[in-house]
Amino acid sequence: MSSSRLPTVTVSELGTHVGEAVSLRGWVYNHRSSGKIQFIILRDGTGFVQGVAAAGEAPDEVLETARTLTLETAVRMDGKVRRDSRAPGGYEIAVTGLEIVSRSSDYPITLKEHGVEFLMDHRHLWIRTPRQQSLLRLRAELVRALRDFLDDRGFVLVDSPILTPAACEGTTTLFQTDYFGERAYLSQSGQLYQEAAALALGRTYCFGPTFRAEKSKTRRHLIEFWMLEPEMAFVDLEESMRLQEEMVTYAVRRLLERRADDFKTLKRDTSALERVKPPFPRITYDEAVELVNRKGVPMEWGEDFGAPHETAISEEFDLPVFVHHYPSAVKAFYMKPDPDRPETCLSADLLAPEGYGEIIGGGQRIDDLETLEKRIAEHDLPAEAYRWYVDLRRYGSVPHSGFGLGLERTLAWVAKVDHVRETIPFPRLLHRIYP
RNA sequence: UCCUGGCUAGCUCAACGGUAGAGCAACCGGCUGUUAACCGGUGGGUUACAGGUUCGAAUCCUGUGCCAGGAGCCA
Repeated sequence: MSSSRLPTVTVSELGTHVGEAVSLRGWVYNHRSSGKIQFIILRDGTGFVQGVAAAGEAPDEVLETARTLTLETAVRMDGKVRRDSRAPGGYEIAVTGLEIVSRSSDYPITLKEHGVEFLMDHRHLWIRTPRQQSLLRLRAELVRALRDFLDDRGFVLVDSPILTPAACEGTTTLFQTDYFGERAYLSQSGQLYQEAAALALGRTYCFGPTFRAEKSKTRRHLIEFWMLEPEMAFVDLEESMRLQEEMVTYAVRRLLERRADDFKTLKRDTSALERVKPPFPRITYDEAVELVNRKGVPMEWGEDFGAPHETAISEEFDLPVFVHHYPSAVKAFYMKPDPDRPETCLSADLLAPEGYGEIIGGGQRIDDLETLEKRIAEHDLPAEAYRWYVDLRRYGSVPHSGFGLGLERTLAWVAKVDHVRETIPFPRLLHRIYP
């Protein structure tokens, strides 16, 4: 890639090169011809820019080469940068040189509309479109913001294993694999290991993929999804909730500040996001049950919320809302019972606005040895596999809390996309593992 | 696993018991400011698959497969 002697720049840098001759590298997003004038929309990953090749202006060999362009042909395009209000993006290139790096023919994804199945079968190409690029950039920035928030507050990244010897929570279905003749499972949560980490380092977190072999098939479900799981020693439920609302607020701010263009591409009205700031509304499970019954989505005390209940609750607020003090029976075995009301536990879920469902689940953990052993027995969990976990209550146990944030659901809410499959590069869905 | 809807050209769809079509894409031609450009032309089909009803089935019936979004479960 050294045929041009002009400085190579990216589309995102064009604003600082107005009037200069530059060289761009990228792919043809679209090509239009009006006979003696041709327009080449080039994309390079940082943005889109229009190249113009007009008869009498551009060299004849450029006009010849441009005539043969097809969608997604890779090119090097040289030319002078100029401002032009007619051009998408505000700048255009008066093309003086055009070199084919590699031709593309019969590119499947045209500029017309496509169906879900077709796009999912071509996910490896779908991610080249502006909307999908924006979502991937937002995802990357969201991860960076969440990690910066925790790193800045003394949290240590401690990676939990992905291959595990036993169910973490013992409830959901796990993917089983062979570990040199032993049974092993793909992790459904890194939390238990974070509890060990937090008792070593104080405040820790893990961030990685988790796997649920459930036959869930809705716009909120992925088989493989990414979860951020902080865990904190000497921290109770209340303090954990405060950290959660600060973290979510920080992340939303960062996206608004740094990725405004992507929200524009997605046509996301950001006014709802501007309002996000602590404190988030909090209601108890008891209040939530009363609320949904009043709203005509009936349920009994003691049941867990279904998706319609979560939507009914979140509709009442224009911020994410905490629902806390769930009945112990609907939560994981390690949730600490409320000393004042032992049939409920010190747990809290954060429900996103606009019907996106639960984006955080968390709580204070059982720190008492006898209670934990009793719970493990009640849940018919294999005691041997949890021996190390129980050990944590044997050697210097302290009150501790943590939570798990689902990255894709959080992004689906922030970006306001209607299905989590667009918030992860290559989604693993029920009966879909290609590409 | 269950419920509901769908499957017709490369893509998005129409035709709803009587000769399978359109737009886009591809190919050929035209156009000096296009914005998913536009205009003219050409090629393109085992109507998901297997049976059945009928003089005649893309269309009606049965079964199978696949896709979608919802339930349950969850982040």
